[in-house]
Amino acid sequence: MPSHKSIGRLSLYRSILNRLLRDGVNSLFSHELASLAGATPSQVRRDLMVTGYTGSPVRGYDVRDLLASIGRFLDAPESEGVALVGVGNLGRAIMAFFTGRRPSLTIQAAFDRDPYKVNRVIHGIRCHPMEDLESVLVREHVRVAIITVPAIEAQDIADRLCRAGVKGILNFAPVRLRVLPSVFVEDVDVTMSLEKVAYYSRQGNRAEGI
Amino acid sequence: MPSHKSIGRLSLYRSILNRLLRDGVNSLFSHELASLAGATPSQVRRDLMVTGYTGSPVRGYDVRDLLASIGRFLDAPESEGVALVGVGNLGRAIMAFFTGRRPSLTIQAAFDRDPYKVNRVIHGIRCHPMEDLESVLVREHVRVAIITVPAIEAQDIADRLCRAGVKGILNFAPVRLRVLPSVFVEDVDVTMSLEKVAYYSRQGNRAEGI
DNA sequence: AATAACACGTGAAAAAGATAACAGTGCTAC
DNA sequence: GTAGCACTGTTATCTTTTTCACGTGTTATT
Ligand SMILES: NC(=O)c1ccc[n+]([C@@H]2O[C@H](COP(=O)([O-])OP(=O)(O)OC[C@H]3O[C@@H](n4cnc5c(N)ncnc54)[C@H](O)[C@@H]3O)[C@@H](O)[C@H]2O)c1
Ligand SMILES: NC(=O)c1ccc[n+]([C@@H]2O[C@H](COP(=O)([O-])OP(=O)(O)OC[C@H]3O[C@@H](n4cnc5c(N)ncnc54)[C@H](O)[C@@H]3O)[C@@H](O)[C@H]2O)c1
Repeated sequence: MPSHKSIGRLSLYRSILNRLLRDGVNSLFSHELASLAGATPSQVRRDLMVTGYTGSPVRGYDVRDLLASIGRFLDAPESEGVALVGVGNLGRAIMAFFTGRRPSLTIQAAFDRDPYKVNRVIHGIRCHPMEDLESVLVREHVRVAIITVPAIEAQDIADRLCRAGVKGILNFAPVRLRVLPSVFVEDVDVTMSLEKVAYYSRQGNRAEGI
Repeated sequence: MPSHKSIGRLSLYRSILNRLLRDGVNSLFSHELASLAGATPSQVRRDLMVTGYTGSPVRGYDVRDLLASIGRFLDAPESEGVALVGVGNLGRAIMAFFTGRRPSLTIQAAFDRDPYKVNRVIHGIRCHPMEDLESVLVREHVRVAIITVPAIEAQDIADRLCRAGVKGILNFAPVRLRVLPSVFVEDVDVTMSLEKVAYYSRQGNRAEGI
């Protein structure tokens, strides 16, 4: 049972390793990955333990094998669909960002209540009307959703998503969602992050870990 | 010296308190704030300790006073300007989001290298050419910046920002920036967050704290 | 008036997380 | 061939963060 931070770092390692692989790097040591990730070598080794992959003291970690191992650990057995609710400024930016990126995690359907957006295809993703939310999610077995609607609407949307079987929500609206304990919610609060940056920019303090 | 998490929660409390104030709530108890923030009452009380504000066991916390106290603790003495580099999909969404929001922390200048964006005013914010970066930042005493350029460009931008006197960076590009220890960097990694959600959605695990 | 109830602030205990330490291993170089 | 080296996996230690628990003061109630 690895910690939440550890899971986050594994995802970070993967993105670093993917870039290294594109650059022709075939193997590396824990201290090299640590340096790229802003972590310590021990931390890297400890994180990688949970994936079951074991490197060689001589050659270090094989980038390809390690990527595969992280993938087996982090990803669903088969590729997973994600729904996004709220095709506004932020929602569209995220849709643009994720198109043709990670094959194992793709935004499969978008939803909005604005009739000007409904039934359009935006960044390759079909925008459905809100009344189709439950049916589309159930039909496509969507278990992960992104909320980018205004804060006031977010709780209602979360309730509907949960009723439709969603088990994980990435929430950009600045409210804490109330959901069943079996549903995982991760909040991305940009205002909070910016205020934190402003605070520490004044304290002359070092950046925090990952 | 409060923890990083604690600073984040103070910002969250503030946003909750602001909303409560608009709804006509004048005072509350630690357990009420805790419940809204997804924290425990002890944690709330402990976090608030650092601001120096002390509530009454009878009436709880006065929302207005508490807001003022958090503000004194978190905010700069006078309102602070923020720069944003990379007026793309995400950059524009963030610019739209922050216009007319927090008076103490406003995006004052944007920068992009695309000539179609330069010298336009977007969401009320002037987009400057990259060659003016240093001069504008120094002139306007900007100490906090947001990076929303492609990953490959982010390190260069960070270097220039630091040279121009920036002390805190909110970084949306999926790379770890190398900066002097005196500069604070906060990363927002959407891919990582989404992968985390996907992972825990499969584990039937409870959401993490804040 | 005495007492129960309640929430605050805060020191102490517990839990979580990060770092350091160390034994084991295979290569290199004498 | 074997001493030295550089790395791994993993356990042990240390640090940070969260939770508990209790003394205090105030109001309501008997
Ligand atoms: N834009 C940003 O950079 C940014 C940053 C941080 C947080 N956020 C948060 O993300 C959310 C969206 O921000 P935005 O800037 O994209 O806002 P926006 O107004 O541009 O977009 C909101 C979208 O949600 C749709 N919507 C509203 N209510 C709905 C409902 N009940 N059902 C379905 N769709 C609905 C609207 O039609 C619109 O398309 C907000 O909660 C905001 O606070 C945005
Ligand atoms: N869009 C999202 O939802 C999203 C989510 C997470 C992370 N990100 C990250 O945010 C960054 C921006 O994403 P985006 O979707 O807005 O990309 P984008 O391509 O839409 O925007 C990038 C902008 O940066 C400008 N730019 C590029 N190089 C520059 C330079 N050297 N100097 C100044 N300006 C420069 C471009 O002209 C463009 O306007 C990327 O690093 C991306 O990985 C985006």
